[in-house]
Amino acid sequence: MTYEKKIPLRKDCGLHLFKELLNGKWKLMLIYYISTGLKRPGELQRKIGTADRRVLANQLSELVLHGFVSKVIYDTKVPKVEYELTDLGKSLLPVILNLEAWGESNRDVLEKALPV
Amino acid sequence: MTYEKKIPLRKDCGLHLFKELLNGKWKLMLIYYISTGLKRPGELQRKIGTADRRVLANQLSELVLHGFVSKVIYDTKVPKVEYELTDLGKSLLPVILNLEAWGESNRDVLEKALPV
DNA sequence: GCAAGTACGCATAAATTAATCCCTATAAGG
DNA sequence: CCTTATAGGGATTAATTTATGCGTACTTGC
Repeated sequence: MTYEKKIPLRKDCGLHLFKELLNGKWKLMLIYYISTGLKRPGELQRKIGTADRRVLANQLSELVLHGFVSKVIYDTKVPKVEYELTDLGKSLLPVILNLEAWGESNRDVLEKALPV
Repeated sequence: MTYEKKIPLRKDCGLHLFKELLNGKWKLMLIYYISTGLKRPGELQRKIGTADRRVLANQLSELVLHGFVSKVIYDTKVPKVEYELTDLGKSLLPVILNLEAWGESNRDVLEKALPV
């Protein structure tokens, strides 16, 4: 997580801005699930299932760092944390839905293209 | 390029279908430029500039393999190759434009989020 | 003949991202 | 007391992706 990149970032176009910040394996999915009301780390982890707890935690912390999500830590006896989307995060929802729709409506062809 | 993945692919949702196939650093950009009429490898390479010839060639060959782009090899004395979008490739253009538009319209915020 | 342009490719190194090992701490339920 | 649940973290390894070193072959223009 404290990794300093050696190859300069590409900011030349919107595509690269998107990619530099949202390339993480679960980031878009996390933003989507948070938008549906799953806010707590445990909930998100159970929902995603195949992803390791720490991987999700890393992706979430980057989303916070980059301003897509904010983290609320409650001061309760039993630890409680909730994530919520910032305006920037919300601005991504149409894009995410568009990507998702493209993938689903081409699922047949895409699955054949995937190895094995 | 002949790399066998060890972690099973995720086909569970449209987002992952998209990601598994189009995660490459220059893939979306290549599809976009091809749609604008840049068809030959040399043209594309000069346009992108910062990307190495071989990296672009790899990404293009994957795009061909996965059915987004087709490759036409002309039988001329001086080698000539052209790429063109398949229907599947064309179906991506609205998505690409949407991503690009999101990135550009949030450029100010996004650039501040990027390290250094 | 020689430089520059077309296009391509194998093998390896480097960079980046994701996954895992082995931990802490508190509280509620039984 | 013990199990399960909450949430977390540093250090390391593995997996994946990108970049590079060093070649091929042919043609056109000077």
